[in-house]
Amino acid sequence: MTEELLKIRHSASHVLAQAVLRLFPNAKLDIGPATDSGFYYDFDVDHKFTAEDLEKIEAEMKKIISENQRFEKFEATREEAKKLIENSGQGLYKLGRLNDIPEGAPISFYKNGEFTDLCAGPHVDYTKRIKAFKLLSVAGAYHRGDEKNKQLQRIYGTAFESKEELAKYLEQQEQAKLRDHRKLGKDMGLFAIDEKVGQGLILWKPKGAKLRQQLQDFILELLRQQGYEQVFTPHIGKLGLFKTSGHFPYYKESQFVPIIERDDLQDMINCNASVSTFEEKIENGDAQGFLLKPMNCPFHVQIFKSDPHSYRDLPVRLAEFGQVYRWEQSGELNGMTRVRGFTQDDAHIFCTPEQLDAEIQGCLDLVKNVFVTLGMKDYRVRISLRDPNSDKYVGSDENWQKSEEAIRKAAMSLGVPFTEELGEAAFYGPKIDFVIKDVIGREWQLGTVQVDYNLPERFDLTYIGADNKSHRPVMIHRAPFGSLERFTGVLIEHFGGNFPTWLAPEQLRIITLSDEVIEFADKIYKRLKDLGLRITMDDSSEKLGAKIRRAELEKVPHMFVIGKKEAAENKVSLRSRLRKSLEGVRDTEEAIALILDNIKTRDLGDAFTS
RNA sequence: GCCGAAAUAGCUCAGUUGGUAGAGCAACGCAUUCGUAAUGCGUGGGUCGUCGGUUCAAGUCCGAUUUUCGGCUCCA
Repeated sequence: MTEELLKIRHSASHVLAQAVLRLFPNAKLDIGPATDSGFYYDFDVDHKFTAEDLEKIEAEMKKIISENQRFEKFEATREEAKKLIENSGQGLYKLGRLNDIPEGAPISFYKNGEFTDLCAGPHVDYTKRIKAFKLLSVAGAYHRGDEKNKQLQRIYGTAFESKEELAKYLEQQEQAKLRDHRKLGKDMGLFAIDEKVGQGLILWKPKGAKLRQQLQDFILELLRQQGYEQVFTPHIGKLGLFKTSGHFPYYKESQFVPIIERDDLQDMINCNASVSTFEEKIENGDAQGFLLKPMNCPFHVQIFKSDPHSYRDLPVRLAEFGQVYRWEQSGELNGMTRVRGFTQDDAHIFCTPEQLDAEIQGCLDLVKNVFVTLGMKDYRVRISLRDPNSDKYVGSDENWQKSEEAIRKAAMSLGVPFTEELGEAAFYGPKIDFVIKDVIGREWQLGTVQVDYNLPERFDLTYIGADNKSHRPVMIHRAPFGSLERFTGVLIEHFGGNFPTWLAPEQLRIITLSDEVIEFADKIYKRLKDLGLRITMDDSSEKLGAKIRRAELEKVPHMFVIGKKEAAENKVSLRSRLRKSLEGVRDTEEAIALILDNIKTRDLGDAFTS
């Protein structure tokens, strides 16, 4: 974003606040910054802003802009500032904001027309510089982002340097909606979410299942190459298992309520136990029960523990497409990208401390391989470290330092820029995450690699070293996709539904021109079926144009069009929406070979290679 | 969970101040056998998300509830 655009957006937020004050003089202002995509301002008003209010506010803003007021900056001492804010009647939030300014730092205000706001700037010089803006929506937002505080009304808007750019942005937003995985997932019959089944629970329909199976097979192939072994574990485990791992009761808020054994449940009902007694008994082990698993690690740990291990066995790499369940807040659920039941392409590596660096490296190679194969370039890498001032983390300082160092070293070797974020680590260890944006600009964490010294400790994992003594292994948690649900959601948007042939639910459609060629077409259909291709045949009596249109709308990557001419010469007319260079009337076998090659090479198509 | 908006046919949507639900596409049937993004005609399809209330009468008004959407908070 240019400096000028930043100024325009920030100034627009001031004008927004000014307009709101003109229309709602009792409004209390909190804060109004520029953002990556626009600006907002938070208000505390009794009146609930409606869509019509936004129009009125927008009109008032236009008036202020046409008044061409000058933005003037002035500095004040802390005392003067305090007095100024109090006199303006805006002390409720602004005095707190004033206190945020560190001692010794300059305190400045910006004034335009009748409006003055505590602000570090910068701003445009005159309101007329705000040439193109639009108010977009109103939403609730907690003061200082803390849900314990009052929820204010936030008005979102956006602004650009020119009307053309604004129009272009709004058009892009409209276009983006067409790629939304929730829309495409429905239109293309990939998945469904059903009110009766439950929120945040994905039903993979046959076409989506085909896509998912291809992704799983792809991952399995990579895992075999890297020396992983596949395991399967149950969806529930005893509460004690998760107590040992530390996940229960500390994260009970984000888990489904435990399944309590019938007898214990009956006992508690018999003695009229209150909810708190109930919870207490579950937590201290007086009541037995099971937890719907929120993660797979404890199960893999127990698999590791079921055999004695020598240093010669390590690393042990256990992989599973493990379905986990988490109690996400209802307001957070979102299509396939934020759900309550999801499948991690999970694996846990148990290795010696000496092997750690190489193993992390191996995990990152895997993630990179996945991203390159799918043509995903627009991601960012984040390393998540511990917040040194928080006590939510487990494990010794020494181990944390070791693992943070290992993670940082691995991230540096990636050769792509990364950010370090304090306080983002898992409670048991630091991680490297791969983060990608969806069509409307929201970020989602996909692949993750996490180092863990804690679980081996808690489960007392050991291996026998070359010195014939017991040693503690290190664990790595890793998931290159993160979850198949989220990844698929992001992937639908990434490809806009135009999947490469190897992933497409339907890879090829045979389209006949008349009934006379059905026999010939059917032979090809059977041949392709035998080759394992996912194909259908459209021998309906519609016109060719209509059949092609339908295949295009259904985003089938390739079509074999067969008419009398082709049938007579054992040819097909190949039409490809993925790769134009494949098109043409070709010998049947040649066309088939081209399709098979397109699958084998996992061709991303013209859109990704032009 | 919180703030706001929404829910009408498989899909996209219309439905006047309350008077007994409509279009396009899709589906199905018949005719058509066609050369690279829409052949024509016909037919069926809705407890208006759910429950309750007001009313002679509710898709329309009121309440509750479920779900979805945009944010906020959260995301081991």
